[in-house]
Amino acid sequence: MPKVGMEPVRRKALINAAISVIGEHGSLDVTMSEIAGRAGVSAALAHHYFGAKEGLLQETMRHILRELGHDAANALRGVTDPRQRLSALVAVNFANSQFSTETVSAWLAFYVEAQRSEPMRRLLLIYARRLHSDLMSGLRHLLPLDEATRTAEGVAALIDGLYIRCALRSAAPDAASAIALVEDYLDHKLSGGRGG
Amino acid sequence: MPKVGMEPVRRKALINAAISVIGEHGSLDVTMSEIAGRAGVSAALAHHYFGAKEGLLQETMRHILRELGHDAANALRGVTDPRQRLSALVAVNFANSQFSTETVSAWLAFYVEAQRSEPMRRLLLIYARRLHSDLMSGLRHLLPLDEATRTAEGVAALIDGLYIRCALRSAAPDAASAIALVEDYLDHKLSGGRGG
Amino acid sequence: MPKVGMEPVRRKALINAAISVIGEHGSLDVTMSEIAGRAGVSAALAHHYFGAKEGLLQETMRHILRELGHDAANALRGVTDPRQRLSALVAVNFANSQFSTETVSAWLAFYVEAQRSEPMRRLLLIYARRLHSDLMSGLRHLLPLDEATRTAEGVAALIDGLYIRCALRSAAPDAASAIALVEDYLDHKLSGGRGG
Amino acid sequence: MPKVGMEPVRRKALINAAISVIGEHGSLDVTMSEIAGRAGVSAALAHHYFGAKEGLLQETMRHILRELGHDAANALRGVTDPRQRLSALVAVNFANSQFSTETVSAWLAFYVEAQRSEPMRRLLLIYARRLHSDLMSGLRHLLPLDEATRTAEGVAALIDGLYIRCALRSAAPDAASAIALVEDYLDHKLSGGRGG
DNA sequence: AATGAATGAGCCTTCATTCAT
DNA sequence: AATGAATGAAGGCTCATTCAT
Repeated sequence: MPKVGMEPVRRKALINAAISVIGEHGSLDVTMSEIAGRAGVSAALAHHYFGAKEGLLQETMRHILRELGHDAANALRGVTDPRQRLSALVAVNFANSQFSTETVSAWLAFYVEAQRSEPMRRLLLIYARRLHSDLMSGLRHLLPLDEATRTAEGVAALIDGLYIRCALRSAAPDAASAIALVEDYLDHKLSGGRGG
Repeated sequence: MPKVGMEPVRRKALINAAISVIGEHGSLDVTMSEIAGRAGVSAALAHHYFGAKEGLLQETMRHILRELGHDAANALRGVTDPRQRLSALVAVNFANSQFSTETVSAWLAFYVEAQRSEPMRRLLLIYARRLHSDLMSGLRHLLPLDEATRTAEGVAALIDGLYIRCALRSAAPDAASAIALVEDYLDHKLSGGRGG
Repeated sequence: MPKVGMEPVRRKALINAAISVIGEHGSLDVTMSEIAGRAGVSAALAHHYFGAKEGLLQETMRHILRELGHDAANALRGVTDPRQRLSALVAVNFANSQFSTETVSAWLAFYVEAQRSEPMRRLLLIYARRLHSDLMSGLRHLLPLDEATRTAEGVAALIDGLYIRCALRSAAPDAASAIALVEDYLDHKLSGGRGG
Repeated sequence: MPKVGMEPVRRKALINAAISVIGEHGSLDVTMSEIAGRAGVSAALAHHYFGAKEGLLQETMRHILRELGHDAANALRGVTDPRQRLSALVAVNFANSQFSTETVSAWLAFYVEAQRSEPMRRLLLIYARRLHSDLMSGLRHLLPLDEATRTAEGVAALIDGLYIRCALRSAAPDAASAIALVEDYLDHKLSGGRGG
């Protein structure tokens, strides 16, 4: 029973279904039929709204990144203390909504796809740049510029690394210890502790 | 004209071809035909030797990990100073043979596959455990046990994170700065620098 | 805001759109959506008015033939001299409106369809019979009956052949030389030139 | 039960099947499955040998034209009298093997396709040029050059026109009267009969 | 009068896999 | 030892068509 104005509803449903299916499979090697079925519509409709599988996947990635962006913006809103901004960012990245087995799986799958698909790569680069600039918004007030840059890179790599390793475990990801690890890294860098 | 004793030759050729093709594609979504063609044999022969695609891919992963294992063992051989063992390990992981765009791509692809394939996951876990124990062989003499464990996890995550981020860049991976980042992390942790 | 009395307007628009789209594509392998889009309406409306794709295509063919019929009738109106009637008919068939790349393409496409669709075949037969009788209206006064019949067949074949060959050229069809060729044929036949 | 050396056998079988199926359908709108089925093989095999549907269709067209070319060459072999060469050519074009309902249907279908597919157009142009030059090989000794050229065009158009009209009839094509018509045209042109 | 929503059916194409040689 | 031959299964995509609004 067709109703008008269904487009946004279907698009959202299909994107959510895509995240879900991709998360379960742990890869983008999923069928349009399965995604559409999960969303309760026909595969043809998915093509109708997204043109092709690639379109749906890109929109899905875009959605995930947009969500993460919003979460980060919310977490930073009103937080002026540089150190607290850093903690807020770390916390957001390991919040339950992002650091679930499913999302992490989807995340990884998109990383792989980015190596083949230019649009995907561009999406991921945008995310990476925003994370970097968000981190710098705190670090630049706490460290000399070049040191701040290096630290931002370290934190970003640490986060990604913890994500990727989480995907290996069968157990649910442990956000708390992941956060502790990154915070510990930050503490060391900010305490001026002299290393090598 | 078939020759006897070709089996090991063909197996190696096919595995190398697989690494090459997977690295170029940036994913395991490659065809048996392409791999076989790269190895200069028919797809049927690949099946003959590996039973199925999955078998070839697993053998390929096993091969990559074994190589990495050998490299690490060689690097550690005769190095007794704990701090130097750590540096040797870090250096090995970012050696040219491992930290090329192609290998990193293949690596990532296998990570993704590990989420679906139990045998793949097992292979990656073995690698992760060995890296951990290698790191601990140095860290346990420099830090209290629990702190050493956390540091090992941090280093491992950092390495994986740097790998994954390298896959995003179009430029060739910069081993030197990657090593510097990890060394810096180690220095901080080992200097007893008080963080939070 | 739907208006009353739109039916004939829509039908005409859709038929014109069909001719245009078919002509561009050079075949009947066009989609209802494209035709409807060209006409500025939805595909559903095209179905509403024509029942199915086949209906629209038949109506389109009918329209083309009717136009050609009217053109011929107009051209013959008031022309009583048999020879001049023949020239008028030839001229009409290669008039700009009929002998354009687009129309010729559509024409050919319908010819092909006629081999599968009985209604299409019937439409084309009606056209063929009218052309024959029109030709005979001139020829019967200039030649013995059986010779007139053969000549009519020759002229008709010549016209169709020139159409079909025009479709192969990339250049715009050359009406003048096509007309000259047919006229030359008629001249020879009518001059009593002894052949075999 | 696979045997070696089947490729040429299968290719021929598939091309013959394509002609047959296209002839029956009267258009190129046939499925690979149907063609393959008619040839007694799977659709996958057709793709294996021809790459894609387009490849099979082009090879099929090429085959038809090559056959026609051979027939013409054979018919002309040893015939030196210009007028007899013309008759031989006309006869070949309406020989049973070419002027059957099926072949004519396929022929027409390819004509239509030529308007969309550049390779197809090229194939048809080659055929058209050869027919022209064959005709000229006779006509140039019987008529002034420009008149010979026009006559060649007329004959070619007449042949194509008779083909296309044959496709409309339900009855089997009447080669005899088609030949008579073209011969009559030639006789008139060659007798120097003054027309207009 | 008109359309967006929705789908089923069907086609092309790919690919891992098997088999006889 | 090695391969060409062959296929089944599956997926992406298109499109005519229907339906409720």
